[in-house]
Amino acid sequence: MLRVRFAPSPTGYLHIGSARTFIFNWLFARHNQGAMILRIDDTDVQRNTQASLDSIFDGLNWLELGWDELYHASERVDLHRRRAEEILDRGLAYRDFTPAAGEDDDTKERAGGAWLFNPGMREMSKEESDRRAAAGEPFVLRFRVPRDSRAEVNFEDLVYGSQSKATADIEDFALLRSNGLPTYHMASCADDVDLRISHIIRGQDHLTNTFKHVLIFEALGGANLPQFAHLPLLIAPDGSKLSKRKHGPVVSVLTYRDAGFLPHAYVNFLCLLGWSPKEDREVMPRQELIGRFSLEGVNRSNATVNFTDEDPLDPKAVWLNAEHIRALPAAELSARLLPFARAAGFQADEATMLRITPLIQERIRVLRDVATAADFFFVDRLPSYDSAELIPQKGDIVMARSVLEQARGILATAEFSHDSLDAALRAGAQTLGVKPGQMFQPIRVAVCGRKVAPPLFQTLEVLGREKSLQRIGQAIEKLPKAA
RNA sequence: GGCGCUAUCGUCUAACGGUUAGGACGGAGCCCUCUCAAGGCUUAAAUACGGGUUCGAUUCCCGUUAGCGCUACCA
Repeated sequence: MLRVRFAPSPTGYLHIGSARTFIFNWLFARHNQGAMILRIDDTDVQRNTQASLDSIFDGLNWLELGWDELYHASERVDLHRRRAEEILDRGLAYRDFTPAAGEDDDTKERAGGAWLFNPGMREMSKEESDRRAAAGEPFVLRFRVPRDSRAEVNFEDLVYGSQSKATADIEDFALLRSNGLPTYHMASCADDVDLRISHIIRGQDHLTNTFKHVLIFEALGGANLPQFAHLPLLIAPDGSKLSKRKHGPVVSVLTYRDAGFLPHAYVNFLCLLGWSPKEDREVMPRQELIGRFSLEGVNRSNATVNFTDEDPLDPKAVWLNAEHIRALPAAELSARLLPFARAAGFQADEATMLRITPLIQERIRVLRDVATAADFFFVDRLPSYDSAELIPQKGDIVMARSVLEQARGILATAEFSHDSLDAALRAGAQTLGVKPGQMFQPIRVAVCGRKVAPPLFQTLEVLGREKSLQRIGQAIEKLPKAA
C-alpha cells in the first residue's frame, strides 16, 4: 500500500508552498489509492505555538482535501530516542560533549571548507563516552558519517533523477540534542520508517538533507528505503523565498480564503506551479486533477508566485478562480457567496442571494467581489452618484429626463419579467426616437447608481417594481432643472 | 567559503536531437453587445552567455554567469 505524508512544523501559519506540498502528496495518494498521512512535526518545543497549529489546520481544512491518519511527532519521542540509541549501539553514532556554540561562534565557517565534526569526540573510547554520559555530562548524539569506508551516498529522486554526494562533504549531523530531544532528522526518519511511508514528497529545500536521511534509514536497518520526490520551490517575484516578514500576508493560504477563493480553484492554481499535465490542460476539476497527476509531470525549476504590492493576488490564480466560479451550479455559488455578502454588511437572505447570483456569476472573480458587484440590490438607498452619469451617450439632460419619465410610466404597469421589460422598454425608446442604449443607460444608472452593472432587464426583475420606480423617481429629482 | 540544485515569452509552462519554439495568464487590437462581463478572432512577447558533440541542438557534455537550497543541539 502506497503511503505518503505531509509533515508541517507548527512554527508559523500555513505557507502557500507547504499547501502545495500537501496537495501534491494528496493527489499522489488519491491517484494511486494510497493513504495520506498528516504528521505534525512539532519536535522543536521552543518554537511551536498553538496559534500556528490552528492556522495550519484552518488552512488545510479550507482546502477540502482531508487526510487518512494524523500523528504528532511530539507524542512519539520515546520511539525517536530508542531509534537513536540503536544507532549509537551499532557504533554508527557517537556522543559529542562539546558545549553548545554561542551566538558569535563562527568556527564552523570560513575554514575554507565545511565543518565536519568537533575534534576529539568522534574517536573517544566507548568507555570514556559511557562514563561521562553516566556522570551526567550533557552531549549531543551525532551520526558518524562513514567518510573512510564509503565514498558517496546515492539515491534516486523521482523528480530530480539520480543524486549523489561525497561523504567527505557531509558533516556529522546531530540525532539527539543535549536536552535529550530528537532533532528533526532523527524524528522524521524514525517516524517515516515506523509509519511505513513509501514515498517522501517534499520541498526541494530538503534535497541535500536527503543524503543524511538515507544514512539514517540505512542505520535503522530498513530493508527498503522510501522513494523520494522533491518539489521545486515557490518563490517571490524578486527571486527570494517567500517570507511573511518580507512579502506579507500573500504567503499564507488563509489570505486567499479570506479574499474569496474557491478551494478547488486555489488547489487548481497551486497544482500548476511546478507541475503540468498533458495536453495543456489548465482549468481542471478535482477528479481530473487526481486522474492526471503524476510525478513525471513535476518540473525542476522554482516557480514564481506572481504578485505585486498593488495587486497581491496572482492574476492567473484570480482568472482560474473566476473560471471555477462560472462552472459552479448557481445554488452552490450562492451559498458560498452568502457569508461574504453578510461580511460586507448586507442583510442578505438565501432566497435573495440565489436570485442575484446568476446576475453576478460571470462578473466576479473572487467571492469577495459580491460586495462591489451586488451592493445596489441590498441597500435601501443608493449612495449618492453624479447626476451627470444619467445623461446618455450623445444625449443631454432633456433626453435623460424624458427617458426616465418614459421609463417610470412603462415600469408602473409592465410585467416584471425579462422578456416583457425588454419589449416594453425598447418600444419606449422607439416612441421617444432614441436608441435603445440611450434608453437603457439612464435607467441603469438610476437603479444601480452607476454605469457598470449586470444586464438591465434581469436587474429590474430582481429589484422589483417598487424599488425600481422609487429609484427612478429619485433620479429624476436629481436632474438639474434648467437645460 | 564548501557542497548540491536550477536556467524557454513579464508570469505559469509545452517541446524528452529535426517544430514557422506550442498553450495559458496578463497586455494590445477587432468582433459580439443595453453598460460591464463572458465568448470569438488577431497580435506583440522567450530558448542567460561561451565553447564543444552531431548532418542537425531549447534538448547531450564542459565552462561562465545568475538564482535558489543545504552547510544549527530549526524544520
